[in-house]
Amino acid sequence: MPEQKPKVSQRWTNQEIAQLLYRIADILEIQGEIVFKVVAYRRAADAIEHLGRDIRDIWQNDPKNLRAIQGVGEAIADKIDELLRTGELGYYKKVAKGIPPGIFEMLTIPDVGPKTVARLWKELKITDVVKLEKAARAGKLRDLKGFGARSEEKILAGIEAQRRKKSSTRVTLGAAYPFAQQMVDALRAACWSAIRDIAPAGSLRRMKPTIGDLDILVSSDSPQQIIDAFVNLPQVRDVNAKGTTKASIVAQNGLQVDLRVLESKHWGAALQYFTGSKEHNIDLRNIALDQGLSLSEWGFKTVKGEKEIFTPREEEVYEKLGLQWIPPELREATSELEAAQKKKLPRLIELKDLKGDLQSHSTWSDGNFTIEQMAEAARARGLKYLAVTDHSQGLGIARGLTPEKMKQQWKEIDALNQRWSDFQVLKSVELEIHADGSLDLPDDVLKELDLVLVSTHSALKQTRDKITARVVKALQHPLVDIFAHPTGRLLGNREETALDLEEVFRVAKETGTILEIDGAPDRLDLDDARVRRAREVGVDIVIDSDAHSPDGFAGLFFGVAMARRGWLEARDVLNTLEWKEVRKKLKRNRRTNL
DNA sequence: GCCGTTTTCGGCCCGACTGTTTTCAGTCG
Repeated sequence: MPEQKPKVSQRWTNQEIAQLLYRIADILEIQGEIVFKVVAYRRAADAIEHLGRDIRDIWQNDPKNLRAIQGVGEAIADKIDELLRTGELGYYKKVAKGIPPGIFEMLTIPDVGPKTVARLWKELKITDVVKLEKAARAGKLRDLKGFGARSEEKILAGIEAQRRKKSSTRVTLGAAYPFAQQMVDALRAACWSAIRDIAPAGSLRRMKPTIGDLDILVSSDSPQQIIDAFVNLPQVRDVNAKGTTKASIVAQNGLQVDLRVLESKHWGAALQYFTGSKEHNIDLRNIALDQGLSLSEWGFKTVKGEKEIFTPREEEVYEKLGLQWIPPELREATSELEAAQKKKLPRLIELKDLKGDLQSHSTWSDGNFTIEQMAEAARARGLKYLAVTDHSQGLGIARGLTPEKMKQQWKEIDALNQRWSDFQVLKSVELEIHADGSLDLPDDVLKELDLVLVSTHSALKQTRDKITARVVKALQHPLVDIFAHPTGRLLGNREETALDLEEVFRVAKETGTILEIDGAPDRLDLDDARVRRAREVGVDIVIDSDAHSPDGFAGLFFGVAMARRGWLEARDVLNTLEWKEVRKKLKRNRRTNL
């Protein structure tokens, strides 16, 4: 959580501004401000968090420009303006004054909300989690009106749950997706005759890069049988809750899995509801209300007549409201409902559209399989070309290749390419961009390659100006074709670099450099918002697996998921084309000089 | 605090669950 930053010169990132607005919302809520004001701050924070571009590019020294952001009006725009101009926010200082800092952690305890926190603080002088735990154990909370022994137990359990949650982090989509499939298969095997429909919902179905917990939905006429089978699956470590229509468990791998069982007639509305996102659902319910319908997870009701309308299929929920069915990946309340109203949703790219993969690694650098093994695996997946992009010499840790080694590798590739008429291995490299923006191999080597990827693996803590200048310099090089995993993030392990992506998009467009969606499960880089922005700017995009083994080609599936979340169609992605078509589009083949 | 082919004022998503209520507030998803 951001304490206000001391120095005026310090930049506030989108994320930090969003955190500050969330923090203000919490404070206002504790102070008993009207909920709509609180919600307004949260909406603005959410919009800024998912903007996909630096808020400064929108701001440009004029608070009025900020109002283009959905949920940001005059008052919040002025506050952001003050923050960006001066580095401080007087309003925050004012409202935060006298609020004990431990209060905010108390809010994160399940079942402890702003009203409870305010009363604990005002009436019992409890201002942090440690004091709260002590008071609950001592049985002091029951002195409060409306609190009993059960409330104390609940709070203690909440503190415990919060500690557990803290020690476990979110799981990557790449890990959660196969696990979800495994759970679905196991449950189906355990009670196949009782299950009508079964599907994972929630953020997994929306293909978010990381997953907090897993929601599984089942339709059945015998819910108890499903619940019983579920809590007894071998994957289950602990059972949190078990009722007649839902159960919650913690799996052996630490992931929480919630199961809900319902009747078939509710399937469509329930699947829609539990897929989310929350914001998408709120917008959808507003559209329903405009049409005199009230929508819930059970189906529609007419607002006046109380007539119920069931939607056994999810498509019917959207159809009923005059909307196109919206692919789950788009359900993030980023204008998909307007597009669905106008029947102008994109025809999203699919895995089968990809004809080749432009980043992979072999035993020549840090891969574990030979070029031959990797090529055969790619071919078996239906691909027609594969770029071998072993690291260049500067990345010693990955056994990077010298020019001499590369020439040996090319002989191997030439020999392999004799083998197939329907498949081609491309000579390439994942080339280090040095800290000063110079490249790790000489031009005469780069010229011999089919294509060149560049990326950064060192000096990732450079300042925004420095790393941006470094990358821009590399992108301007006429023999650089693709900028791989642009932000350098490793999910759960390493934050993005400070790179100015808006500038990178601009230069990429100008120079004809392609940007990559790296589908490796711990990268997923670019992410959805950036992908969408890159296409808006008109930058060419490829989806690569960054595979280091045959299994690694699964990265293409997750890369496609990011592209879908970024609204891309097949025609927006270069490697949906045959290699000879891709080749024509590479900057090295468009220019005659050099 | 935001927002508007019904509004510059008067609205702002819906339902379930829990614990403590004798009719409901708070929290969550």
